[in-house]
Amino acid sequence: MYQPLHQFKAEFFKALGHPLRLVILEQLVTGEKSVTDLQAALGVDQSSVSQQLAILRTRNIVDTRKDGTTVFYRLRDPLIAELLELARSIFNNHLIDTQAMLQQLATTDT
Amino acid sequence: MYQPLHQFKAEFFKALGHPLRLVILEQLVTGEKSVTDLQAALGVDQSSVSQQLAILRTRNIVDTRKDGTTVFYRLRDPLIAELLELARSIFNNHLIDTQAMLQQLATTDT
DNA sequence: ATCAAATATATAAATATTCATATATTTGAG
DNA sequence: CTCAAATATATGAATATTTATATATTTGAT
Repeated sequence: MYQPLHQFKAEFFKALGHPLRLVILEQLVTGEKSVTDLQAALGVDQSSVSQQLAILRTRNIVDTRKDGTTVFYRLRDPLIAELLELARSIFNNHLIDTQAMLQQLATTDT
Repeated sequence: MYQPLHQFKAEFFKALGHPLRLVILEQLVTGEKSVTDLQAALGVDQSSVSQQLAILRTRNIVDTRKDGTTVFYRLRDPLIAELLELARSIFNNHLIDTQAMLQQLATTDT
């Protein structure tokens, strides 16, 4: 239906298009983390974290390393951190301009 | 349910997560285009283009300029072009590693 | 005022995603 | 071999997105 490459790129962005997955990736920007680490840091249950990690794995956005019974996740490519940082710049520049959004930003960290 | 900022960022990436919307954005990287321009360049019907443009507008990813009866669309922020370019680098680096994908790339342009 | 061109919106069926809950799997310790 | 810890997967109902088709709206020309 569409060119496979565009389909593929779309899948990549779709994988980033989820709040919990974004938070997970932000955690991974600072280095590899186990599922338990993420679960604790984000305050969500194990199953939800694993579910979203599975999606990031499928899309080749994260990589895993297994040590005993714990699995460590990391960004597959440091450029993904850059991408997230660039996205942050875009938000800061232009995209957030409704009053409601500004208000949210005033009380929330980036 | 989630922090509004993360929700907002997710919406941004979700908006990029669609093949036709990506192709539209790639067109806009080279400068502003009317709906008719896009329609012709992409070979899709008017309604589909407008529908997808509406989504990009809603998410503040594109901006419009009206001249008579034609509407010109452009990227809202040049950083969006950078983001797409960075995404391309990521694909070229790592993300495309299945045999099927390499095969597709060999016969398709980026 | 009417018409045609350009663009936008409405609708709804098909499809995909989300999210909570339950259950499996894998691994090392004892 | 059994158990518990850590992680993954299955399931399905609720919700959201996609996509095709039809219809509106807006604008400038005549």
